[in-house]
Amino acid sequence: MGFILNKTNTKLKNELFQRFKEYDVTPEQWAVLNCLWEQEGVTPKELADRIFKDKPNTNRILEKLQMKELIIRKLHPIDKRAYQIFLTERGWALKEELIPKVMQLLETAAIGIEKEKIIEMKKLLNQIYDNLT
Amino acid sequence: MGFILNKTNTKLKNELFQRFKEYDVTPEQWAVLNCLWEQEGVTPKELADRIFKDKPNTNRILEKLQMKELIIRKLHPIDKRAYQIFLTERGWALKEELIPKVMQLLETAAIGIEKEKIIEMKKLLNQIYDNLT
DNA sequence: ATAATAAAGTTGTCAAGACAACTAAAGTGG
DNA sequence: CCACTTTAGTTGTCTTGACAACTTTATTAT
Repeated sequence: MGFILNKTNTKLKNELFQRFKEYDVTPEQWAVLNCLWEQEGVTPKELADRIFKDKPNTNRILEKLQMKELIIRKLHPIDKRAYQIFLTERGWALKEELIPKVMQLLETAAIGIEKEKIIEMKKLLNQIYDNLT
Repeated sequence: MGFILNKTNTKLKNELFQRFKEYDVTPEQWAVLNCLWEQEGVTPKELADRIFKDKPNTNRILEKLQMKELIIRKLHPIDKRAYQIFLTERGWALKEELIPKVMQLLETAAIGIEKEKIIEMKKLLNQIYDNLT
């Protein structure tokens, strides 16, 4: 079970990586961008919680996004420890490019599978996640 | 979808890592051991195919297993390029210890989920994998 | 108000995954 | 038989994930 899960996850992630290659964005970086497209100005800590990664990892992903000038950090107006993350113009521009790529991949992945099955599987995966918490 | 898949996979792998900690074995190292418990004497290349990883990764996992003296490499009797991997006594001994740990974890993960659902999910995951090939 | 505690972010380490480049041996063709 | 190609294994680089340790700032309790 865990084996198949890992196998499929790795494959899917890698496929996404390939399709994002021309934009120089990794799946993990995309996950962060995805959060920011929904809401800018959140802190790294907040982002870490949303993408289910720890602070060091999130931090390093943010570093890379910053190097690529897709995001900028601004000092938090109240909390001097914290930052607020904002998208640059290029960061916003990627939205229109990357989202279709993801959709396309998910469609390919789901060929021959009914929609309800996918929804069912998501539920199961979430339940497994919760069982492990 | 990919997000939930990744989230759950990471969690499961990490839980397994925790439970294996006292034996100093990682989930990936376990995957290799698992293959070897079924059949000894295979080559690194063969192992790589079975665990769905590439040669460099498999090689490095084997290095670590060798350092821990769980496996040994023997020169292949025919092909001078290749090796055959065998388990040491300690490698065999781990089988009885690790497998119950895995079973226990999978049971925990599957709490409140019918068996057929799990089987169904495995099928779907495999189908998704094949769709991406 | 000050001391203790908690939280945000940073840095370092180790294991892993993908990929490119390499060596050496095996197989294949002319 | 010899050149070409393929294959097994190795090494190096980059990104990620988990974890521990640390600094700086907030919060809390006394």
